[in-house]
Amino acid sequence: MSCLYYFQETHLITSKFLASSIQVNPVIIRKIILQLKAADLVKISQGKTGIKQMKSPEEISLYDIYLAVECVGSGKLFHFHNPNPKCPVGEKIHDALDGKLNEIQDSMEEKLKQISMRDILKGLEK
Amino acid sequence: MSCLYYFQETHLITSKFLASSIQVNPVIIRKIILQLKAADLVKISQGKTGIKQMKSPEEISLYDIYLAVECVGSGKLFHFHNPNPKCPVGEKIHDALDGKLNEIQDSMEEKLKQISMRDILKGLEK
DNA sequence: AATACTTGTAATAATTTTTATTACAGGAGG
DNA sequence: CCTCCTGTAATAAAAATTATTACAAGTATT
Repeated sequence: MSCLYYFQETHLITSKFLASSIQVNPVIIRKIILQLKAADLVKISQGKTGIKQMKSPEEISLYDIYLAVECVGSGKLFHFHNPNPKCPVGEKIHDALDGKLNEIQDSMEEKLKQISMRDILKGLEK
Repeated sequence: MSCLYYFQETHLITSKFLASSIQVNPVIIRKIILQLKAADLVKISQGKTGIKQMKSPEEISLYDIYLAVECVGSGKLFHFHNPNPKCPVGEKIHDALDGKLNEIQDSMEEKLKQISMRDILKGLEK
């Protein structure tokens, strides 16, 4: 996302271009770009057209990106084995923990909401 | 950890016992127990002696356990590829992001500190 | 319209991480 | 003394992640 803003005036931004900045395979980039597109964070079409951001840096928070790319699989920051339901602890541990774990995740996500792309871009400029 | 408190009066708690509750291999349990021991959260010795907790539930927070077991590898909640240092964005993206990511991690860890084993055990009792 | 380039996507392979399994020496309790 | 359990290593199996190859289809450029 930083590249999309940083290079928007100067380069044609393709998956290959991003791949070389991030040092990862272009196909991986394309898959992520598709997720960002589904969240209306980027605009993209086939052909020699380039990947472009959709919103101003002030309008995008890290939370938006985090949600878009599902960086925590299944939406849960914490996950653990299915314990033995025949064990009195195993049977109830989810009831006892899940609420707390959600609170913890929430507090992290709140912080994500407070940081915008603009904040990140500032760090790139100086 | 919940099992250690829950079964402390009624069972000899071994790695095998915990393994059957959690449904995971006993050797995995032993490795984690070693980490908890290094953090002085549990007491353990060889032989038919059982694994015991070291502190009262009020004295242990989820943060203590989280730190002990290094549930986030390398201590960082977020981690990403090493970007291309020849790219102006790749070169500076860590400077621009790491501070923010640490803030996010901190806010999560603060919440972990606020939840004690006692809070979890309450959820198991009812 | 032809060309050149890129995306979207699948299929497959390679790599890395995680978890499981086996084995056994050594300590502790009965 | 015997039995059971831990600590630990070594190895295997499984799962998750990332890389690679390939190609049809779409788009800008000439």
